[in-house]
Amino acid sequence: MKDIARRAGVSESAVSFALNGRPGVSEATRARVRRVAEQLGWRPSTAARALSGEGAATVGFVLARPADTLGVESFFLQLVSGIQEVLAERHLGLLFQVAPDVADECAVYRRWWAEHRVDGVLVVDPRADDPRPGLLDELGLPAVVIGGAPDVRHPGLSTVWADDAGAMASVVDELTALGHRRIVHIAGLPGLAHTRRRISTLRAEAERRGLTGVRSVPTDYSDAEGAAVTRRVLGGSPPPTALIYDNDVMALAGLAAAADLGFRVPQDVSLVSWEDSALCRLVSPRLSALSRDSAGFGRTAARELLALLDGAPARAVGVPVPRLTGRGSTGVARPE
Amino acid sequence: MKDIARRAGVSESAVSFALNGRPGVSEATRARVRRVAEQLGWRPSTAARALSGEGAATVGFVLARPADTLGVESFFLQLVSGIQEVLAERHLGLLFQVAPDVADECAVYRRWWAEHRVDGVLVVDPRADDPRPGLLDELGLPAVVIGGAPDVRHPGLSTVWADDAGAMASVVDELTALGHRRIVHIAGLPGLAHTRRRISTLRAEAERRGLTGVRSVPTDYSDAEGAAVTRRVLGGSPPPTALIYDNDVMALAGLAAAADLGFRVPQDVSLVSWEDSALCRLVSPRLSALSRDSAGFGRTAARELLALLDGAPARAVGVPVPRLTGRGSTGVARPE
DNA sequence: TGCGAGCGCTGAAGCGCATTAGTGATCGTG
DNA sequence: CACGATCACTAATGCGCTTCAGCGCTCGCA
Repeated sequence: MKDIARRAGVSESAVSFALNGRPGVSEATRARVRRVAEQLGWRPSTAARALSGEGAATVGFVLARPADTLGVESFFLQLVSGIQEVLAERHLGLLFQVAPDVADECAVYRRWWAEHRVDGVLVVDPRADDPRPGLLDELGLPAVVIGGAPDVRHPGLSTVWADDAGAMASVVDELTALGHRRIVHIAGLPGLAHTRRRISTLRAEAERRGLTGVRSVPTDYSDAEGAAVTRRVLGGSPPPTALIYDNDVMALAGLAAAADLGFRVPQDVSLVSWEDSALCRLVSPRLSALSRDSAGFGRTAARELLALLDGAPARAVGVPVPRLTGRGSTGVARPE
Repeated sequence: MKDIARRAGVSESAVSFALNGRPGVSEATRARVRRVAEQLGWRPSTAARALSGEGAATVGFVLARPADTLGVESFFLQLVSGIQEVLAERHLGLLFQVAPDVADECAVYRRWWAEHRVDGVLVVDPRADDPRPGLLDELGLPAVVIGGAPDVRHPGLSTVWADDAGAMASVVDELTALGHRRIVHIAGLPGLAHTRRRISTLRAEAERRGLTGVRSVPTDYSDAEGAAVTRRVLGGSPPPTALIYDNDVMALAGLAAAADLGFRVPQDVSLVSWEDSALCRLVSPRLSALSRDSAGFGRTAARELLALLDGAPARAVGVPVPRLTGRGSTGVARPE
């Protein structure tokens, strides 16, 4: 900036005014300064900016998953890609961190806050009794919870959420319309909020319809558990005629397990994956799956965070209900 | 820090010395200052640190891929997870960015450099005629190229590389031992350096053995192209008896395509995936695949970057040659 | 006993930017 | 024509930290 000031023949402060669009300099000077700055390839030092109270121009994102289950889901990279798309418009950086569990994640937030490293954070995988909203509220760190239900206890946090309940209800609708009455939901981690929402909605829908052979079995999202649970429930008597998997990897594992047991898909059993991806289209039969716009989800979340940083009040916004893309793995229930 | 100084009854400079392990204060004072700092939960402001010449305590990572092919590979999240493991030891942050292409990636590096946002970067997917090493050399930004061959033209950059040539040779060894003589390599993006290494090694191995029905077909890594190329080459006459896919997604797509055409695996055609993942174990038959330690790759790269930041000279280090895990998709070639 | 060396510490400057108070010139108005 | 108001700009201060140049003190040694 000193260089720019010298070359443009003005003071440093004038340069600051000019480049930040603040009043206090003539349009002619502003243009001249801008030109010189461009010539010199000047970019403000984020460190200096941050130090003089402008914030770190950075947003934080922590993924708390055990390392070995990290790669299996395409969801997160898509989400991050959507987030970036929005952040890039303002030249905000994304500080990314993987942590082994939520306790460590909280430690990361504390550290980032103490170090003034981020202006806000995006929180994923909200769970029951989640310590994170309380912590972030306490620290006063602007945050958007991705995938949580609106949380009345922490009005400082925004929420971007998908209507899992509505989606589950529509899946049950479709399956019962096909004649299915015994449905098993191979769920994800029981601690996650959306897992709970799906489980309780399924139970409610079953009660409403008087279905008794309907239940949820929580897992750790891994292919191993997906296959194991599939084998167990299909070995029961009578076996379910439809299975709903909380992610694509388990659905694939379940498909293989069903085939091993001699179940034909979809003649003997229908399969639904609660996550669409290339995988679902790569196996035979192709898997019917709930499609959602993960990148769009990320964009929405990022926009909410920007709004929060601009001083807008926190709020909860919904994203479109995921829709079931029917493929080859769902069909009419076999008559008893 | 002012608070700490006051409470400990010393000057700010003494606090700085004490907390940074620098000489100039007695051990007693140092301990006292440390205690007070801990009580207050003090953490240095990265902005201030960066401003006074200590660097940004941040490392950059850009992923230049079109958004839609982002999620398909588990490799990157695993890699990042390994990187973080090492960076976390020093409390270094990871600034993550996805970019549509290499030109944009270069722009990101320039911006980061101008803004003093990062101390160094990790570069993935090196390609032929890559502008990035030159740029980073010119900017003087410490960098580690992940997956590149050692680059003599840019001695300022470190390289962490896997021996694709050796791996390809060993795969060809195994396949020819099974009697395969017509092998098609469904390769990845032709611009990537490791794709070229694999292609040229395959050609050399074929020549060495006098095999004429061996070739590589570059693709964009997508399931669509993987399936299309599989259909095309299996429709040829005589068709190949073994296919090598440069990633797991294409291998899966190829498996489905082969089944569609009535080819049995492995009786009619053997399949090898150059990327192991849960997917390879989820299909039937299970895919034989080259396993590598992606997280370990990331750890090695991160350690090289730390060394570079500590002033060590750049160097090239190799990671273990990926090994072929034989599963159900490879078998003896069908006698003609 | 006197002097230099070294120790433990303090004060001040500076990193690059934003901001506030202040300055001189120009303008409009009575 | 004189006055306050406005405009275009400058000088100075501070953000939180590191660092460098002292500064007084004690200690060892001649």
